[in-house]
Amino acid sequence: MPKSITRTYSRYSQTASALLGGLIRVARKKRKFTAQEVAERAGISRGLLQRIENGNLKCEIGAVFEVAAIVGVKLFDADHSTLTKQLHRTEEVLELLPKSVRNKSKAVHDDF
Amino acid sequence: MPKSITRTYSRYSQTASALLGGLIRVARKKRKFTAQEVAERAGISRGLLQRIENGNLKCEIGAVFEVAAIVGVKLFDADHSTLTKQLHRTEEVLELLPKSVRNKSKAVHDDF
DNA sequence: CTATAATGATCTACAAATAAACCATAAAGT
DNA sequence: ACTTTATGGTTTATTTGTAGATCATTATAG
Repeated sequence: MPKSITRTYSRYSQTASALLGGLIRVARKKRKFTAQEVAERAGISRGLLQRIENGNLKCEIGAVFEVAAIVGVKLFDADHSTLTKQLHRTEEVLELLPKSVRNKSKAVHDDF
Repeated sequence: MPKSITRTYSRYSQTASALLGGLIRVARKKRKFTAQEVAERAGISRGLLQRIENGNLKCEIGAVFEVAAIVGVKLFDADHSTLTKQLHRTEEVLELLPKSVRNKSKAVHDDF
């Protein structure tokens, strides 16, 4: 059962989300799309689009990414084929790493 | 009332989310954190962390960003001060753009 | 100035995501 | 080999985000 949490977010997350939302709003206006149009194309409500553009952290990441794609904001500064390549590389690295992390006693701060 | 939607996501969003999740998992293992530890630090359940690392699009963007910050995955390839600068620039641009978009008749495909 | 339309905000009902508990499997360390 | 622990997948209860509607405000175009 989900206990009633007032989730706390770091400033880093807040700023990152505000930036993403801002970039989306700028891109939408540059392309002269109304909020209504983009919301319909993304299959979401106008209210949700507003919250996304305002950097609200309590939104589905899928909705945010869809909107970004629609208005032309690139995630990871990359197009789809580049994303795919990076994904494959990440999966390769994951293969080389241990499947599970044995953490005897305390946490090891291994910043490489 | 939210009608029962089977939301559809573009391949771009799916790949981007899978990549972000993968980067998070790689970073977590490189730092030798167990899923349990990261989940606790982020204030989320282990199950949610699993879905995030699997690239599930139906997660709060706030939770995803928090986890990324904890394991050291940089959003927009930038630290906090850089994010802040970019955010300010974006807000400046927003000031110069029209407050509302008048879209007579049909959509204008203005890809600059 | 006037009219039209976009934006922003609020509210409610409901569908959906989450926390927590479980279990089974796999993998790491001894 | 054995033991222990991390992981992955379930299931259930409950919180919470979302759609949709409405209203007020703002701003654009004529």
